[in-house]
Amino acid sequence: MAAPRRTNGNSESVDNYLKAILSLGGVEQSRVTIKALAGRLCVAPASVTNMLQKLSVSPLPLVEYERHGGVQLSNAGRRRALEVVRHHRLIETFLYQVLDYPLEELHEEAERLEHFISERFEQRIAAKLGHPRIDPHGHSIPTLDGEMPARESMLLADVMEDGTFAIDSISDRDVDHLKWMEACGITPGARLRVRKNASSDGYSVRIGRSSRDFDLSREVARDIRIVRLPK
Amino acid sequence: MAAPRRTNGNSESVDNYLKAILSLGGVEQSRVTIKALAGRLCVAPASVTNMLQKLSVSPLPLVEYERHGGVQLSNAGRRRALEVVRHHRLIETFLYQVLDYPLEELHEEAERLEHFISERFEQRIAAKLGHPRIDPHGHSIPTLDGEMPARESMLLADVMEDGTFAIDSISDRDVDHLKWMEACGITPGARLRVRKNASSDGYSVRIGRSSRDFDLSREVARDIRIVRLPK
DNA sequence: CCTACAAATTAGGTATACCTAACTACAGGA
DNA sequence: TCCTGTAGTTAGGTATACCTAATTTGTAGG
Repeated sequence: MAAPRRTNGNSESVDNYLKAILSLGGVEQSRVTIKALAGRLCVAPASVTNMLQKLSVSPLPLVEYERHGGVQLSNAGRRRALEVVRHHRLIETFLYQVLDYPLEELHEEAERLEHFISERFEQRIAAKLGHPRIDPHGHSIPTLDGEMPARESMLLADVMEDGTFAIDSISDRDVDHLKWMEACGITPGARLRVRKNASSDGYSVRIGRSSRDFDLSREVARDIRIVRLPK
Repeated sequence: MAAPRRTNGNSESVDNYLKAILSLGGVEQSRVTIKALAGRLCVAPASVTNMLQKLSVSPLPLVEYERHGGVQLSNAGRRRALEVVRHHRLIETFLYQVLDYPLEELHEEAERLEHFISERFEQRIAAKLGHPRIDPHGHSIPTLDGEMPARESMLLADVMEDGTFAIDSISDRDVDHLKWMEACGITPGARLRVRKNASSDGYSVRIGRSSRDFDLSREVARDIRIVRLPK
């Protein structure tokens, strides 16, 4: 049978599909393509089709899938995806604040453990941390009843005009970017003055009240979400 | 492929086989029968034979298996088994001391998480706890280099003559026994005066300096390890 | 000694979650 | 409209870790 030992009903794989659909669907939860999912999950498109077909015909379907028409989460699917995200972000916060993990190691550990902790564990670390609403990367932590407060932030990489911003959050995906950003002081809440770099496709930025500018590549700019500061 | 996401190389299943062989082999690590393993792991004997054959022919064999002759752990197998036990007991200690879990819920959570924590996690909780050597049930925690200090304790169920003992450890397997024992004050370190019960196959015991005796069944007596107190 | 029985093994099958290779569907350009 | 390429699907196969049923092994009792 090889039933993965899980707290709730889904396998680790299923949870990862749900998370990927949630993340790729964006705030408006538009339909996600098989190709995008395959890319995100590092599996073959054929595997994605298979899994989605299975998930969409189960007694309580987790996704709404249409042949050649992409997927969306069902209500049940979204609920579970948000629960897993909640686990992930609570675990990251816990590792950071209680176990003194370095920022760049949070993601990997949380990515593994998020699937295996019980409701009790979740509840206990949330209580220990004072029911935090933001994780160490600046991301909102979904609430117990499956609400995720929307933030109106934008990708630094999408910024067209120069200006001064506050850093909303940084992506936890790339360990090297994370190390680099931490070393530069690019951290949630910091003030960021941005000028488009004429010569490259990157940016020239200045952190806080520092007097020195430095260059920031387009790759890293894709890992940073910002909000415009009231002038 | 369905590769279980693991910190080290083995699957959760393999780890559980190793732990079971370690536990059933006792201190002298005698050969363990297929039947005993099947019973402990709640799988069919045929499954055990299969798994052991696989484990014994791998490049670095984790077990020494002989057709119709039972199994033993290899050095590599014992090392890994002790590492998993170390994880289990550190996690139990952590859940108990840092997250205020009730005693009877430690086992289930630790049993799941022991397979998925990283070396860093292990190291961090050990440090946070001050490198404990005993878990909340009174069991020795194997050291990082795979040593498990032997305790010369015996099962209360094997006690032949009446006497006064110190409770060494209690089994974490049975939630109901655990609740009952905690309610009675049967806890590692407590003093226990024991008299064989003439009428039943159980015992009449008295905790600490209490003046009241109570009855203890043979089942529960199998969950308690004791050491004789110097008179 | 040899038989009967329990323990162990082999054979064949299931479910999950992947894969590759071959085929189909659809949307945009000529 | 057709035609081509990309996206998606189907078919068939792998590995893990289980299962049941049938068979073999080894030993303890008669």
